[in-house]
Amino acid sequence: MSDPQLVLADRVRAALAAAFGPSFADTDPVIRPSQFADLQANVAMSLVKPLTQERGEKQNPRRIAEEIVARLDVEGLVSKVEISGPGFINLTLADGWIAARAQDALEDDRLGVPEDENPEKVIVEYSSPNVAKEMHVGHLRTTIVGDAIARIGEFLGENVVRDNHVGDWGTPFGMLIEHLLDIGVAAAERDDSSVSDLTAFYQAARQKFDSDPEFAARSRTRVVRLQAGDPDTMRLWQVLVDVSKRYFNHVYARLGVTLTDDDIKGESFYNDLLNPTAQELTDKGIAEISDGALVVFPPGFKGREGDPLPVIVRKSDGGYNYSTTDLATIRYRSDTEHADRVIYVVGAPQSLHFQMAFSVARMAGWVKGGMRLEHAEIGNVLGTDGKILRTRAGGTVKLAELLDEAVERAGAEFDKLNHDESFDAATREAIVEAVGIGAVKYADLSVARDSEYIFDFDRMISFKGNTGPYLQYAATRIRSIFRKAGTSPDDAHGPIRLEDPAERALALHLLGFGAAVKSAYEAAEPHRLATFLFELASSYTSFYENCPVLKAPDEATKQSRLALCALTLRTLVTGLDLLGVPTPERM
RNA sequence: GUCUCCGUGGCGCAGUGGAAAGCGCGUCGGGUUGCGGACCCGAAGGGCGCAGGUUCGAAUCCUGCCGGAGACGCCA
Repeated sequence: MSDPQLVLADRVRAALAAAFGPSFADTDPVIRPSQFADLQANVAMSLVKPLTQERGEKQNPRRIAEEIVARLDVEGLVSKVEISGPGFINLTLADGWIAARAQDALEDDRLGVPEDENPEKVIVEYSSPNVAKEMHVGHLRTTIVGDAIARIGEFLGENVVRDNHVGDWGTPFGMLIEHLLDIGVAAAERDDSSVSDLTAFYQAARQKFDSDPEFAARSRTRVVRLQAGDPDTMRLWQVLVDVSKRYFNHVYARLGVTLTDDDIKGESFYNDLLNPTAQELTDKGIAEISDGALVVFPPGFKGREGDPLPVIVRKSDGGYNYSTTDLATIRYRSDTEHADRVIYVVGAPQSLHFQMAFSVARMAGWVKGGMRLEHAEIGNVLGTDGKILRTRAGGTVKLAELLDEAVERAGAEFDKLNHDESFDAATREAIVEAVGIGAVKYADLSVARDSEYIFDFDRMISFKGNTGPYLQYAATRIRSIFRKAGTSPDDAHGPIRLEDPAERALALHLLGFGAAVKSAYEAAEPHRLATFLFELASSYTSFYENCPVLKAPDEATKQSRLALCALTLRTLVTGLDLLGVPTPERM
């Protein structure tokens, strides 16, 4: 184990048990980084009350801290222990221990981060675009954040199932299929622009539906035939799905998102499970008829007039809706997939919907054992005016166009820079693509996923500050050192020695990688990892300024510094990869 | 109306119980032509929407209020 916080937590807990008895072995020792030392244990103050009660006389927190320190075994691990203030225990790690752990990480393919010994099966539902609709900025965040969560979970050894809950079913397909028939199936199969321009296709269908009663009637009939599985209708439906899949995959490839066709389990997948789901809710006496619809009233949810709020399982016309699908999905993930954890990476506005759906699932007994259902809420993307991001014309911003602009702007910034080499057109294009896409992704991943965030090209494509390009640059600059040294990072073995404070600070920071990854996974918050990487880059910069590598005073120092460079590089590249951000070799 | 989320230096954001609230951008003043200046050092600037409360300790928890966003049966 190389994470200082965890190692010290174990030692302090042992000291607590030794000093106050075994019942204190599970107390949280509250170990955290501090400005007064590397780490601080803040448990003494909170023990005043329980110990006073146990011992029958008023306890003093500083005295308690002394008792803990007296039993604390940190030989070789901590070089200095100090009690200050009301009872803070300040811990300074031994340089030798830090160096040894950094050395361990350097020699380890996994950078000292262990895999979970008891992997959990986690389903990450994300992206979830709609068939026959263009992907827009709203999908950007759910796709990127979800992908990062999946990658991070996988790195930690969890059994990750990616689940793209594509909107490929329901009422709109009546009008879409009828419109497809009107313009001709052949055109779609040729991937004709009349279909591949999905926004135009959808809007045309919508407009006819709203203005042409005959078309609307046909559409409704078509929905019924679709849900009944009529073969001809299914074939037409499949045409639409296929066109959309090609389009999704194109976007995913460009974004570097790991989703494939195998990860698609759209709403249609659950069609056959809707009846049994409704039936089970009825059989269990949970669902009831209200205003002609089959509904469940989960306790604690109130509507506009303070009346109970229902989850509609079956509409009064007999049709099913998205609530039914989501319930069927939970049931399936529990009974058939045996998931331990399901993370729904979906927009924050659907919060109430998920709370109610989860609640109904619990009533039905579908949430078994320790199964966790989590809505990882995604905040809206705003324009620089603070309102929902729109085009100048007021329409939704298409993802493809947004990415084009990002890459174009990245190119302009790139050309302004002072490169120490020239690039041919193809190389430049590849770098600029990585920078532009990386900038957009990192901008999204570096803020808390549930906060709304302002989409600002100028900010995200900047090469300074907490941006993707800054981190990419930090990595290429390290690579440049190895090129100049004529060696590879893989050949850097140290040994690592820590003499300069900047070396020590960098090494200590590197040891926090595992904790950052784990915390990002536990909370399903990739920005925690992003923050770690940015701080690592800052720490490296300080090292870079203070500690010459190639012109190090002696050979041993040079080897040590090359090793620190190598470990930093691998940590940055691995971390950025977990976020799905590419790192070009040069830029 | 009810519920949820949010309100942190000029701007954009971290921090969700521990000492004096951090970071980036921007501003001002220095330095540095470097192992890629896409840099470094320093300064000004907030006491965390407001008012109470809990706690040894609150930006973090609770209550109320103000302001913003969103959601609130048969769309997803």
